Amino acid sequence: MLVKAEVLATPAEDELLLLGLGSPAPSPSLPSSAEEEEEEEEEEEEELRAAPPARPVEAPGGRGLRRAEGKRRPGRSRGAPRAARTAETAQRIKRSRRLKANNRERNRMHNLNAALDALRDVLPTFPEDAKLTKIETLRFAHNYIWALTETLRLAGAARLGPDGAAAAAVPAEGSPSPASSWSGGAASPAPSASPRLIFGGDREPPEPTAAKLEADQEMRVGQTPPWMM
DNA sequence: TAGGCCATCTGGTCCT
DNA sequence: AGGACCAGATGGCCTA
Repeated sequence: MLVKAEVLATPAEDELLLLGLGSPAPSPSLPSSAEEEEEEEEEEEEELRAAPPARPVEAPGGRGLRRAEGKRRPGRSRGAPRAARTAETAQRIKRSRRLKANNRERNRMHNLNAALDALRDVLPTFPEDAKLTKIETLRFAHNYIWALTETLRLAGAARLGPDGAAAAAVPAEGSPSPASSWSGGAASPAPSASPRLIFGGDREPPEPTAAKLEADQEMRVGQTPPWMM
């Protein structure tokens, strides 16, 4: 949804680029990576086929005789020597695997970004269409969850009276806030830096929901919480 | 123009 | 062996 169009280079484009640069013998038809791999496997097979002695085709005349005992297939003599060709083939296979890995990595990152977009969708922002950066999204989500949790806890405590006997369903006082686990052990989110810090950046916060007001209250101290770093 | 953010490539490591 | 995951490097785009 929010994935930038220009970033979505197709594998074919990718290979076009890379084949042009990396491959010693760029194919004119620009195969997909699967096709390219197939082609490489074919090439490997061809290498193997070339290995056994050539068919002793007897050609008329003396020159034919010579070819009959010859070690080399006539049409195959062009091009690089065998060792070089083998190295080239290895290179091409390596290259092909790299391209496939690149594709997978790209897809993986796209999935990650899609998940991040989904997360953005459920986070309140102001203005509505403001796009949080990745780090802002993660920090805000973390804080938002923590604030909602606290809200639930306080609401539960209020409903149950001072002894608060039944806060079982919600985190008990002193239970690690999301922040503490997030930050790798730092104590609960520090009471308030400026509200915008909740969003991990210099953007204005969204509308002050109950949860956010809660969070603001918790964050009322003058230092930047470690989990914001 | 410097700095922030991002997408992509790449090689290494771990897992199945 | 092949795929997933990760972190570093690189280059493009955008904004103050």
